[in-house]
Amino acid sequence: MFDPAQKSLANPASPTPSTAHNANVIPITSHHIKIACSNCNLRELCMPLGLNHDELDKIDSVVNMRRKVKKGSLLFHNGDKFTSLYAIRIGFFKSFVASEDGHEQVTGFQMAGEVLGLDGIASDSHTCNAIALEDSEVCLMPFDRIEELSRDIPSMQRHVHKIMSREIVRENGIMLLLGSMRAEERLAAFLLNLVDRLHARGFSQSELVLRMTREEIGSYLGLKLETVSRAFSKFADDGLVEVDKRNIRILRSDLLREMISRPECD
Amino acid sequence: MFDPAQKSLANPASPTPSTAHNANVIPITSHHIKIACSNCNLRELCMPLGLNHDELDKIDSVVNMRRKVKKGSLLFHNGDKFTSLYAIRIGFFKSFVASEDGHEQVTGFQMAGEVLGLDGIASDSHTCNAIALEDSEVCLMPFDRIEELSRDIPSMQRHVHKIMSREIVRENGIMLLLGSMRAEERLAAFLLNLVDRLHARGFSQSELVLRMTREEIGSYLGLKLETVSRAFSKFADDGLVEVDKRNIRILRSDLLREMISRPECD
DNA sequence: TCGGGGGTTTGACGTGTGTCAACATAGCCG
DNA sequence: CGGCTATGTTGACACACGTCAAACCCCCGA
Repeated sequence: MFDPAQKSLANPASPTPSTAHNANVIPITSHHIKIACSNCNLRELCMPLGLNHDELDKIDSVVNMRRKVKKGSLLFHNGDKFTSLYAIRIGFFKSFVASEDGHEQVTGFQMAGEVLGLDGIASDSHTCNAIALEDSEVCLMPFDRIEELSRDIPSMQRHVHKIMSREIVRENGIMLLLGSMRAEERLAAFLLNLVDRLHARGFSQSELVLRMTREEIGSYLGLKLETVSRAFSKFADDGLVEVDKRNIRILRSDLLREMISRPECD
Repeated sequence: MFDPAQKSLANPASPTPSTAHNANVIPITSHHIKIACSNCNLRELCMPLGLNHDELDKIDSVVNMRRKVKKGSLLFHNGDKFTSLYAIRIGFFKSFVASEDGHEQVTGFQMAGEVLGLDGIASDSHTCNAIALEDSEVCLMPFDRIEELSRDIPSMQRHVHKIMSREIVRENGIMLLLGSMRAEERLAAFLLNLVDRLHARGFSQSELVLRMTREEIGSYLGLKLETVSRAFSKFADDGLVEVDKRNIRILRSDLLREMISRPECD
């Protein structure tokens, strides 16, 4: 179930608000400041390296649209026709699936430089939902253009394959977490993963601001929000982290790392 | 009592060694009976449809090797260099990841017509393990050849993308299962999924032979083997299935289906 | 300024599943 | 044949986590 208030952000007029497909879409035209992959500072996270000038121009031509997504509104949801992948330029998303009974399972949190929408390729329509956790902006990459380009530029092709494979590997890791770790181990793994990814984007190695609620963390980790909250408190008591609402400072990443590699000493 | 619908899909088993990497690799040469994708009865599961004669010939040229994998031996494991995808021709596999402390998490069970090895693309080496649960045979598809062909044949390209996306969607479903379902719901989902896939391959809609142990099922479902065993017994008591060791007959698939769509009636 | 609601924390208690152990069965091999 | 090992079943009990409830904080809008 969605919070109706969140839905209305996406499309205030509609009673059954689906994603605001055409609102906030910004065509990239020449009279804008040139914003393109070739001079985007996320390029090395998002696009293949080692391209020549000609190839860079081609890639710029793929990313022909931007879209702003306000905090709380959907980028796409289950059932939407699949046409594009989305590269996050600014902001933070969660993606989730919903079971028939209404339960929501968060399947991932995505930040700048990461790609959303891979689930849609399989059946030409999306099977999960993506919602912005803060005001965000994504680059639209029409998938047929990506495929065209992949046929022309082998390194681009390989890159697309790697992005998809990386997602498969990531999910393997989550399965391991959900299948075998205990609550505190899960949270430790979660925090370390998050701070690593933020660090790769130039943020602190030890401080982070959570963009999601305890409930969303719990959904991702297969725990209830109270359990997440208790685990945070435990970490704080043990001096592993400082917790001030959503501001987290990691004090002993070594000990956190230890708890996920050796769940049960024997 | 049971008339096992599923005869072993392979030769009778014999006790097994470990990885036999170069043994049992069969080059496909002209003096063999012609065995190729174009006349493989798994083609519609495994390869794109609607190809013309020319394209079919090209695809046949990709699959240039076969490999027999004896029950209990590894097809690849964590750290192996990635060179090929593997299409299962005959047999049954489990794939799993291992955490640093030695815990094994089964990430999937694969049967004829399914593809193994997608995890290796991300980093050019495998991050999980695949082991045959019965005597099996796979087609080797060198990945650089697949990429070449994808550049030539758009429908092939799309097909490869769909296979990878399908795996992502599958894993999303497992995350939902691991994150929110209870033991019996998980087992119900597991059995229905298995029997569906077998049915798509021409087997019974209601009978199946499990190729894996209770422990392996448990690992996949995030449960202990005792819990799996109890859930089977419960299903049998309730008349939902007949259980005779690894022979399973589903009596009330309607009720099984109900329990996964409405975990908690309210 | 007050009031309300979403998010968070904490406590008390219940329960689903894990743990440990005993036993059964089947297959294999000396 | 007997003994071994791998696998599966079942019971008793423990405990990690879920559930329910109360209270707090902070933001925001009337």
